Amino acid sequence: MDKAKEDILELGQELFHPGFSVDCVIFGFHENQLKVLLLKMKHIDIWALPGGFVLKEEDVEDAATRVLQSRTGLDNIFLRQFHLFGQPGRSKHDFNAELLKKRQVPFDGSHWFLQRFMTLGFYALVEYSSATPRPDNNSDACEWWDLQQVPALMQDHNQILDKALEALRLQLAYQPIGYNLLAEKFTMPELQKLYETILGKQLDRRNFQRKMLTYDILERLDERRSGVAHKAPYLYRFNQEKYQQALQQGLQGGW
Amino acid sequence: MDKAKEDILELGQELFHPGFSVDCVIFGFHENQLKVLLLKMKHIDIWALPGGFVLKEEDVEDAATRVLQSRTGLDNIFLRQFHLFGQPGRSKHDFNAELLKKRQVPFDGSHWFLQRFMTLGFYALVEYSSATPRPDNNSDACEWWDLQQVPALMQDHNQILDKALEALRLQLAYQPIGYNLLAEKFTMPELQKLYETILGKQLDRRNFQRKMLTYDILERLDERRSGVAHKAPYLYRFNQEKYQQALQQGLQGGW
DNA sequence: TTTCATTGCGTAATTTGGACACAAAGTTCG
DNA sequence: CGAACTTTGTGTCCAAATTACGCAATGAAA
Repeated sequence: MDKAKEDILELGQELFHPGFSVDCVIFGFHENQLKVLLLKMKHIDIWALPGGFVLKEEDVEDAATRVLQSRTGLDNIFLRQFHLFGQPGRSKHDFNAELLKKRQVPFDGSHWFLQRFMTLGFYALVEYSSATPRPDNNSDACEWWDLQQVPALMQDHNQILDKALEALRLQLAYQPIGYNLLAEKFTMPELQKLYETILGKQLDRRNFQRKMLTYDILERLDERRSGVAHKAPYLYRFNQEKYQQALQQGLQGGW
Repeated sequence: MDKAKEDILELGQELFHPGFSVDCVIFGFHENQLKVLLLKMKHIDIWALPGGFVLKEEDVEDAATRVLQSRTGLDNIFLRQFHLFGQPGRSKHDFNAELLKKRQVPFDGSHWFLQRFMTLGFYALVEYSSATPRPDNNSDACEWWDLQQVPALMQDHNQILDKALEALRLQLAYQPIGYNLLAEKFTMPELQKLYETILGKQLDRRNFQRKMLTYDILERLDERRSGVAHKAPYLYRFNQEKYQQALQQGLQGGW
């Protein structure tokens, strides 16, 4: 995928599964804030979700993994599809024609990039500090944005982002979250802040700890986080085996 | 969509969004059994999920609605997409070529029907007794099957069915279910049987009633179901307003 | 050394959930 | 026609989970 932009826009017809794309909502967590990785599109200066096309013989999940890897430099990312956005009007013909013009790609009305596109939305959870944001061929910037400060995005990407957050909140209710967003070692307050940020509400410190510990997926280490201007909190890490088990079995369920 | 089969298979290239289909897992409930609506494919005598293609300027959800309407005769069906199946190997080239041959459709290697297909899975909840199963152009039978007795299906349709059931169980944990599967008036034991069937396990009669009533989405009527060989149970119906509200807000959630 | 914010640990009150008892209702059987 | 049988309506008891706090301990900063 290191072809020049023109190659891709010209050869897309032959390379990609037609009328289909993937878009990734990449979540990170830093300084008690939930972040999203966004791209600034060339020429049009609009921010957008990282996305891409699916190669003719490529698994859809692999395509999303490829996008993720190339935007963050990370492998083994937690990734989950959450919704297909398939309204006919979501990809704007005129907008894309304008873009081709600005990119000086020769085209006519039947150009593959101008046809209707559906997009499959994925959300990904990554460890903020180990990711290395990298723009792609269509963008000249790749940066983390605070969830609260995300600007108006290209096409229906704001809607996709909203739906991703909704899916993430739903996951929180029946599966553990954190292994993919936090460093290997973390404190209980850090984990709590993560939950509070995703849920958008405050939780009681003591009850949070108790509930989290009953899930039996955490290991308390003998270390503490030092250098803080108060009592040093213990460090924890996830028990990998039990964490994976909880991911599969679910945490509770209601019935 | 009342063209002859040949028309569709020959004109597909022009009519449909390329390389993309929808498949519907249509659930019904009858005689305390969860049922699925299946089609018997012509010529090959294999059962399959009802599905179809998406018209070039059609919303994906509308395409699924169209499939549902034409298989059951029903409008206003509860319908929800749950997963995109996008492995390259899922649509078998040789299998489809064989099918074209049997249908006596003239084709070469570039025929649209032979390309790779992704499919978006939907599940639907319908009231068994008001649905009228109807085969489509590709099938010579359309019947309800007990979930436990579903045979080996075409392509990856068994996998799609499994995933649909999983999605349905998940929905049960955070949203009410029943309005779409039961008649307007129903008894508490009937509702309970529905839940038990979906979950695949027995529930305590008295605790079930208490929990269900606390959701505050049911209205008890002054009528009873008569003609049964025991005490006549009360009839209930869903309070439409509160039911919709519960659908949107979720029932509990864990956090 | 005192102050201050925060952590670790704990307790009481309340709510929810699971297991079960019993009387009432309606058909069926003797 | 009444006894037997099955199932429903309602309620209780107890354990587990959830919520709302209290308080001493810790470690940097004042």
